[in-house]
Amino acid sequence: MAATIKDIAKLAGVSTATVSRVLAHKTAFFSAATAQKVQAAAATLGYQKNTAAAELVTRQSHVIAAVVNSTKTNFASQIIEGIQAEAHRHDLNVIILYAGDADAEQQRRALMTVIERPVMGILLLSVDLAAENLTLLQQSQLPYCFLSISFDGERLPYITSDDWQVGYLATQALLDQGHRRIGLAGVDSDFHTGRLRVLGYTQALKNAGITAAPDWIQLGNYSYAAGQTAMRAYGAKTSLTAVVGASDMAAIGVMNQARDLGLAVPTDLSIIAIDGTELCSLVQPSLTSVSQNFYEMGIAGVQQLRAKEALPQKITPIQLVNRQSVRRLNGDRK
Amino acid sequence: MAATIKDIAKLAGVSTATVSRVLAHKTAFFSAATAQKVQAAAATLGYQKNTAAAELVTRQSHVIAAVVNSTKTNFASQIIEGIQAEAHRHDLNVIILYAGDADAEQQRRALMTVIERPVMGILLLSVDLAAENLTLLQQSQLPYCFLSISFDGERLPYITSDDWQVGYLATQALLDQGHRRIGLAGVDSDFHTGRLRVLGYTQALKNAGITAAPDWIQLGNYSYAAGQTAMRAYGAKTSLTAVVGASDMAAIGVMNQARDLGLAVPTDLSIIAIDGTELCSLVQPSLTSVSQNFYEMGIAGVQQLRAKEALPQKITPIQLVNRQSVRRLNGDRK
DNA sequence: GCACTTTACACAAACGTTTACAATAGCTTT
DNA sequence: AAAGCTATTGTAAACGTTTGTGTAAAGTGC
Repeated sequence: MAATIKDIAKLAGVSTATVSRVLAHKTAFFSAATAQKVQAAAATLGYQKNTAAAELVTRQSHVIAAVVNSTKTNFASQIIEGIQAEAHRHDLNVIILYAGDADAEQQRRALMTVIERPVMGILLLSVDLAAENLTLLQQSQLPYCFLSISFDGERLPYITSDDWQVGYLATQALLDQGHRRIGLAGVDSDFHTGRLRVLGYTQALKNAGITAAPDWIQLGNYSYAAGQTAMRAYGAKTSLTAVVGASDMAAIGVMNQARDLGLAVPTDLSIIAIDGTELCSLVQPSLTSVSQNFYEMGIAGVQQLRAKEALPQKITPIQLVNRQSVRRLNGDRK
Repeated sequence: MAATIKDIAKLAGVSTATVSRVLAHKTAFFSAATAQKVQAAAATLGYQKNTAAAELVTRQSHVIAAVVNSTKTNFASQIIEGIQAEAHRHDLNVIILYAGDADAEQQRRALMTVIERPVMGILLLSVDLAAENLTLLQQSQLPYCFLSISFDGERLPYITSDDWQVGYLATQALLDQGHRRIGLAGVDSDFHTGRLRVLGYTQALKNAGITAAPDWIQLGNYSYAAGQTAMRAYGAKTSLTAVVGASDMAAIGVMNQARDLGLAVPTDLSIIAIDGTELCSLVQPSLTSVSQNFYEMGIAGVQQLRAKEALPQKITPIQLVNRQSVRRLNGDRK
């Protein structure tokens, strides 16, 4: 139905080879006159290139696939904007795939969709790949890089913040404001990221001569619900004066639950969030945060894919952003 | 580098035709014995199918492209989940493309990425296509459907809520609670969607014998900032007792700005949001909303693409969800 | 006017699949 | 035992491109 270069060739009275060269702007391969004819023919036929066919013969693709896990937290869009920006600079296209939350089967489908087609590389945003799917990915021989997630033993390529620093910096910020009883809410301890944040948190406290009571750390999956649950566990008469939320969502969960328990933020309880997405400034009071540089992660991810030699890991900077959810503690409360 | 069916054919000692048939499970075309051999060969070679090549000859694709505009508001993920669910039911894959906000060039790139490749159809989520890009889309001959956006004159296929009803229902809900001075904040009047909402709003007031003062309607682009700006325009001593936010984001903008102006929600000002995404329950007080059924839009969109005969438009239901941001007005305030 | 280079184009193979058609072998019928 | 099936497999064309090689015509230098 749709016009092909064959149709153009016929209409312009040249060979398909010439058409291809003209359309690809391979100058010094054709005269201005034929270029004219070809362009005209293409225009009247409403020609649309079939890039898939072209990629088949050139054996190279210009599309980057970004695989995201369904957004329990919401930083993905910032990473994607970074990816888009850098991709555009190098004339690459970006397609995005949803891989669901923890459903290995859905992950597999997303992965297959891109592996079976020509893509130049795969970026995985905070997706914790099931073992069999990781094998799939590696078998595909395609360049790939994990973003905003880290791994312990295996030497997988990833780009993320220094999660130990994240935990440390958040905790230290609260210590600096005079807090000494500090919780950590909604963090996950099954994966490397969460474990590192806990370690950073613990170390900061230790440096200040404080030992975290076991119930100060409430585990969870970084979600809003996890934050709520954690705060419910702390209770209305908690001895804590501050809480580190494992993510923006978790911090909001903590904050809303605290309010429901009759605790005002930051008067009765200070909160600091980890991530620093736009959500932090949407809520009231706005949330002080340890902000990750998601945009740069996206950029670095694309660069990683383009690089011949993969240097396997990279750390992006973090930054404390002061907003309204942390109160300076002068004397002792309680 | 990667193994092809040719390699499998050689290893298994059969023709590529047979390999293809075995791998495609075209039963009754081969014996169990050869199937065995082929499968084994495929496994040892780590064969990955090149679907692009297959799609080239079969001239049909199993992927649906969803084009989203960068998320100023955030309902896209719900629509996408609907798309995914329905697509999965029919063995279709989904890829997502970012088309930016209002940058025609970025739109074009996103569109081209999919038009030039084999896709079975295109879903456009709330993207307001530049005229030249619409032409591009239509030239491609691909099935397409707009979601969560409507058009006036042109007969384009779209699926969305009844925007007049949305405006009407939100306003009526406030009238039912005794409000009579009601603003509309952050709505856009350049496009059909916004105009319809304004009309519904105006009609509801009119039915109650109220004429909206010109400054009750504050135009904007549905964003958080638009909500803030609107509220700033109303001012601290506004005579309004309630405001309809044009989107969840806009409503939050109104609410936070109101608080900054010293107005408590809902005590001093009631707010109702349009969209009803999860954001509504994240903020405090949670936002009463006219909720759209985004998930169903996604489902309907996929069905539309699959349908032979396109019935061009479809309306999905809406629903009032009561939360905490609307106060019942008994006597008159002011 | 010869040898040589350049310019401008066409031919045809290749990319990795699917599938219509042909071909072979073994059975069944008669 | 000839004819006709059926089951299984192979051959080769096709999808829409790109690109190496070939070649005729035109231009250049002597």
